[in-house]
Amino acid sequence: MRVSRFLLSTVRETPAEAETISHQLMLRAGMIRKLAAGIYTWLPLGLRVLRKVEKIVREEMNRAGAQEVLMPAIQPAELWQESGRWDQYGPELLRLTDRHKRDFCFGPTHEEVITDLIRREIKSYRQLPANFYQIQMKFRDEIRPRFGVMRAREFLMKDAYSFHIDAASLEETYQQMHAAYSQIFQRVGLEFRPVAADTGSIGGSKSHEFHVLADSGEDAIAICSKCQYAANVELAQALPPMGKRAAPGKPMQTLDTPGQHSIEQVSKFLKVDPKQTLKTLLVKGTGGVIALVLRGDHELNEIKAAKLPQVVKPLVFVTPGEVELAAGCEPGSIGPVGLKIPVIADESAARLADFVCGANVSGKHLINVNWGRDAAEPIVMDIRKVVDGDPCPDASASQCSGVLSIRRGIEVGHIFQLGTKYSEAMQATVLDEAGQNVVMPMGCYGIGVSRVVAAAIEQNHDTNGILWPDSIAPFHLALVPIGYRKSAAVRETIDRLYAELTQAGFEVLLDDRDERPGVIFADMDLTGIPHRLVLGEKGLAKGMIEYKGRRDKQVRELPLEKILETMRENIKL
RNA sequence: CGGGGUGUAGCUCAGCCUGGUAGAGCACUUGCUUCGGGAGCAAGGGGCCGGAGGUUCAAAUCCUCUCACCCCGACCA
Repeated sequence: MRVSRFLLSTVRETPAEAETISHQLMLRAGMIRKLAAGIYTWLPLGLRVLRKVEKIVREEMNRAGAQEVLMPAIQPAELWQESGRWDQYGPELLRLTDRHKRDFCFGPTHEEVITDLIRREIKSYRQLPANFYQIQMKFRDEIRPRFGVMRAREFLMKDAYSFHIDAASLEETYQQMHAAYSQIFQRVGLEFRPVAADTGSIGGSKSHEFHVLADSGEDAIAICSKCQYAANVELAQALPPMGKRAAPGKPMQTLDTPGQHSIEQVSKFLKVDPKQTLKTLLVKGTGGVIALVLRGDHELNEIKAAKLPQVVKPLVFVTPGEVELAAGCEPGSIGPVGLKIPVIADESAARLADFVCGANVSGKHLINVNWGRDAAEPIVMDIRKVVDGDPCPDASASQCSGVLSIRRGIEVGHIFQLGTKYSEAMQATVLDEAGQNVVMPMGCYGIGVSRVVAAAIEQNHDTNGILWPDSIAPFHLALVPIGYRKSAAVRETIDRLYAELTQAGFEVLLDDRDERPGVIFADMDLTGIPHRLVLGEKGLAKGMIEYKGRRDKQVRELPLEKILETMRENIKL
């Protein structure tokens, strides 16, 4: 491709609307343009990258035995009413009405459509298992689209749905998809982790997210320093502390702590380590208000708490007025001593002795408090978020001695074992060996294709621009002539090189613009083309051409006649 | 949906407080010079100052309403 015939719409200044690096660089490099909030046009340069990601995904899905289909983007309301999601889904579902006043939605996902298709087409266990996928634009009316295509409303997604005769078959396909996803992200060239995840609103039993590790990621994940354990912080188990609770030492005492509410304030005021304090949170329970008690330096994991049978879901904190009623004080002074409501303590909190907590009197705290002696023994559960340095909870046979660190991740893939949630509601059944109707267990597997592009940039950039992995670069190679319009010798040589390299299967961008070299270099760096050849008259006279990898610091001089050979060594097609 | 902010040239922004002929840099067009890391000079083109009402002799500027976009929060496959 010649730049003179290619829409290379680079921008020197950083657009004000872009906050994250990937969003800024995608706009500056001329990959995308915004049409409306969360809705983007892919320009030629960006589309080349998107198509490459798509190609890798398609190849690996095919290799894993999945069959490609293409379902409608617009779906009739009836199907969603049948699964019950027409009412459940809420405003994120873009609803439409046609000229006959029939209700439709723009599909945010396709469980209903595929289940409807399969219940009509598949009738025998002999046709199972079967896995169908598509790569298609989805629309979810996000409350707050942001970060460009990272969290867009319209986005390209690969979604796959598998159907089975039993749970064992589902597990098998699930593992295949797990492997295929790992292969996909490896081929794209990203640092990623499969992460045990909460199944959330989509339902089902088992689920893994695939995260690209990047500091700008929106999700917190806990990963082990030694083993492959990785879990969403919402799900990561906090192991109970080692050893037994120490025996009570000193007698309990009440101290005035005027105006000291937060753990930070109280621990500073009383000169104690936050680890030696308790924080008490009051939430709505199924039978009235419940106290959740954590160690001062820990945070409540709301997902874990909401799963407790005593707690109403979703988790609701009580109002200051209700705190007053239940504890007899302001929210900053609650403690478990003398509370007449059920107390659920985190394992770490339950292990403390001689600790500090609120006195249930505004402006007062207790010191040297002990469970059993001063406060009733609590119900003990794991309700906190894991923190840096917690021991790895890996449950596998070999005891892992690693510690967890909290990293940020960008969710680029998610696989679920759905079970029979949709097939049951929509009566998707087949006949088994015995001629009995069986509801098919299902799996579903998503990859945010457009998000992968943004995630790749988050992980691969420098001050000059993007650093594409070879696998998804828009072009393999930039050919930069110095003085293309001035020097016939340079022009003829570079044109010949362009033809040869293109012939050899490389995707080459020849910058034949009448621009100053500085402009060309800046653009080639910004767009992130991984390999660059520069030819000027001086080099040509010596029969030499300059080569530089986008990540290299130094330029290398190569003999002209060795170019093809060297590029073949450097660039994997 | 709550809180905060911004809408002026293709882009980044100044002008608004204190009303009086709409600006800069970059980009674009033309010419000359320049030509190995975002050139210089000169001459140009380009605006319903987001939209609608109002106040005023006069509104980008003041007032009211509205729309869009951005940030924080809640929410989230």
